Amino acid sequence: MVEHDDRLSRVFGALADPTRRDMVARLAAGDATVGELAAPYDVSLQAVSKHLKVLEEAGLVRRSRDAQRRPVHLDAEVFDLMTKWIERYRQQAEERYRRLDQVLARMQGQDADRTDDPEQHDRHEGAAG
Amino acid sequence: MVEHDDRLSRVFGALADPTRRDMVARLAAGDATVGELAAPYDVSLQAVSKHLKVLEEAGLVRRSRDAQRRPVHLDAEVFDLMTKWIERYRQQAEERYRRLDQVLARMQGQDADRTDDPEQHDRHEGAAG
DNA sequence: TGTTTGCTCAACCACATGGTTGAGCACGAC
DNA sequence: GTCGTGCTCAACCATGTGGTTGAGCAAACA
Repeated sequence: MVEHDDRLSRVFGALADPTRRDMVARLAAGDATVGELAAPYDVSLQAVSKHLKVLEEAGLVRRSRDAQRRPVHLDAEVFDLMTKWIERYRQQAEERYRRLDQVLARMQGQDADRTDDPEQHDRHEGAAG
Repeated sequence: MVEHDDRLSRVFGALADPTRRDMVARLAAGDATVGELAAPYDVSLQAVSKHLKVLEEAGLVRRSRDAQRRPVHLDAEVFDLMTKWIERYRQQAEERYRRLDQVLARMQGQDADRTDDPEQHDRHEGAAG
């Protein structure tokens, strides 16, 4: 994972771990302390604390104070960052599928036996149908 | 990143690298060969080939054949998987904000000096406008 | 046939990551 | 003040990851 220079890398990297995604899921239902978050797992409190640090540095959670406790709070705004990134390229790719589909349809109508590489789009035909 | 047992971990992990996100961006504009994808970067072809393997195992791209070339094709469907995961917890968290906001509003109306932990939601007050 | 092109596989290296344990800090309780 | 609780920091270890180079394969080209 190199050095995680940018925000998006940190966010994706943080969410690449099932335990951390699990914690995000739990935090979506309500704030929790480190101990509460650690309870379901068979790992040390220190390990959980490390996971939370990763999530915090990615901007996914914030940690406050309540006496000796450190309540963890989900900060759902970063999700927007990911969604925007994903949507951008998905739409771009889907638009490209549509154009390719039209071109292919024209080619088949005009000269069917010239399509020497039909595998390039057959998955799309299945999905489009 | 432990062992990447599930699909979602592989997808997030694949996208946690800026170079790989860059490749996805480029592939959204159209298929490309390994050499074409490697061109903008100051790394070996083998390194790029490894990146593509990661993307392929995450289900983000597919590699076909064209003589000695290996055209890479973006498979945008996995994006749905991520979007669904993100949306689920974002909505859950935002719903929670709304409820908390109502509770806080009631508390302040009834007994303002009993709010012993206002920091828990002050960021939300700013976002809610 | 031998050569070049485009790419993958294997081995290796440096460093990041996730886990551990031990120490220690900041509180609240006594 | 002393103790217990909740948590973090530091050191360490095993494994994973991204990079390298060298070898080698498949197809086009000569």
